[in-house]
Amino acid sequence: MVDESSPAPAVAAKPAASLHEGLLVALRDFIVEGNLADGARVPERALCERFNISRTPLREALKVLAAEGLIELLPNRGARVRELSPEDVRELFDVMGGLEALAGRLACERISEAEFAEIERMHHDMYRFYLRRDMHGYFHCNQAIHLAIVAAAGNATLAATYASLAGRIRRVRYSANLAKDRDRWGEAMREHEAILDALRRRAGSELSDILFLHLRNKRKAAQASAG
Amino acid sequence: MVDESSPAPAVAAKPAASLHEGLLVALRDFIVEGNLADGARVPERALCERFNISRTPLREALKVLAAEGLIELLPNRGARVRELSPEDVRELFDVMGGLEALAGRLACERISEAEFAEIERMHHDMYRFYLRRDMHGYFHCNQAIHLAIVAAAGNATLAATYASLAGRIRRVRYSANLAKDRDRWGEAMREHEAILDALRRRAGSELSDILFLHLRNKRKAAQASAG
DNA sequence: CTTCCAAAAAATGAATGCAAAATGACAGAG
DNA sequence: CTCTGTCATTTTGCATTCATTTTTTGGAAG
Repeated sequence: MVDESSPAPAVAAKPAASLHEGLLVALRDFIVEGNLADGARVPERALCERFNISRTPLREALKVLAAEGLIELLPNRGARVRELSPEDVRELFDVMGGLEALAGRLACERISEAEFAEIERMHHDMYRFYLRRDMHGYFHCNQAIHLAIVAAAGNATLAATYASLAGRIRRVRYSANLAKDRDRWGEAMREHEAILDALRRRAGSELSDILFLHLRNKRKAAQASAG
Repeated sequence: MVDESSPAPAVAAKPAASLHEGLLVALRDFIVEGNLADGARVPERALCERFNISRTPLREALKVLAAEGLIELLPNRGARVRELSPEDVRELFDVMGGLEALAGRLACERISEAEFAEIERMHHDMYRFYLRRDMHGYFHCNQAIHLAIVAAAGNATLAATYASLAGRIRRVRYSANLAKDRDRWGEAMREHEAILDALRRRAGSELSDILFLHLRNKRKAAQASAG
């Protein structure tokens, strides 16, 4: 009879996935990856066959996904893939900006030199992609940097919240593609320079502002290209 | 046969609660209000009788509550009320601080004079409670102000995220009671003066800093009194 | 008296069955 | 030809049932 409160390492990661958790992940990916159209009904029966399970665990997973905001449950009318209105997208971008601003602030408080060096390295990689006009590589690097800042904040609750919102907005990510807006690309690169500079100086409040505005500008670019 | 996409007012509020949503709210309150001890097992069977439902809807609600972070699901070992470690509390306070910082920033962008006047009024009320040393009234007013700022941000996603975290931390709220720390009380009051001042000047970035630090100080006070 | 093992008892996770509501089709009236 | 009211089919929501795992209890050995 071991005491459970002290040795519990604050739910480290996901060592042992319960059977139904696998289904949840699979279903989440299935929806996030766009296998279902926006606003489409989520066919219970078809998904049961698709994943070889009965309706009970599927419906449980659906409830969780609804709580996460990925789908919406209409009483007696089943589940629908949640459509993101332009207003929703605006809200999501702002909240992600707020969370990144927080992450930057916290990261300044506790980031190690090694972690910073790693982010700096990624930044230089990204700059090379920028010079080469390699959009794909740039995009990948960009995301890695933002994620690294969130990770450097050392706050699992923040990371989880951030990940949840990121999942919700992923379906609309295409519109954030700035391939057609070369000016924005250069601006974003300059903003990232400022981010790295503030992080180097551990200027939390300043970095917080920069990150929020960075996301704001990203949102504006996305809105301009999409709307 | 009306078209559902255009006239849908973005899920107005909660006009008709689906049957099982009522259960979810009831169960959430039941747990948040502390009817179950920290870390205690959630007795499925007992709750079924308590709410007069079968296990299926209860388990669905449990899954949602687990996604919200209120309880945790151990594979084949049922649900437990999630214990908040000091680390969890630290994280939650910081994330709430980040969200309030964001709320303040957004509020500065879009708050109306009427909304500001309302917050100002609440602030003066709170000051009166402070002068009278009316802890209960002060506390109530304080919370209303913070909620009003979040509301003034005009971001439903932010409000929902904030509410979710607030629910998770509510069980540990007692420790934030600053009754024994008169110095902190005065400091908090001064911080609120600064909050109102920055909001009046629509100084978003500044208000953002103040709000985050306000929550930080609140956390420190809570930690000092609790630990 | 303590410790360890085994079997019973309980609880969890998942599947199936059933009643109610919604969706769609079809026929008749205007 | 269009609109409307009724009926059959599908689907949802919940209860019940079944299999597997865990927990507890009882007893025997050390």
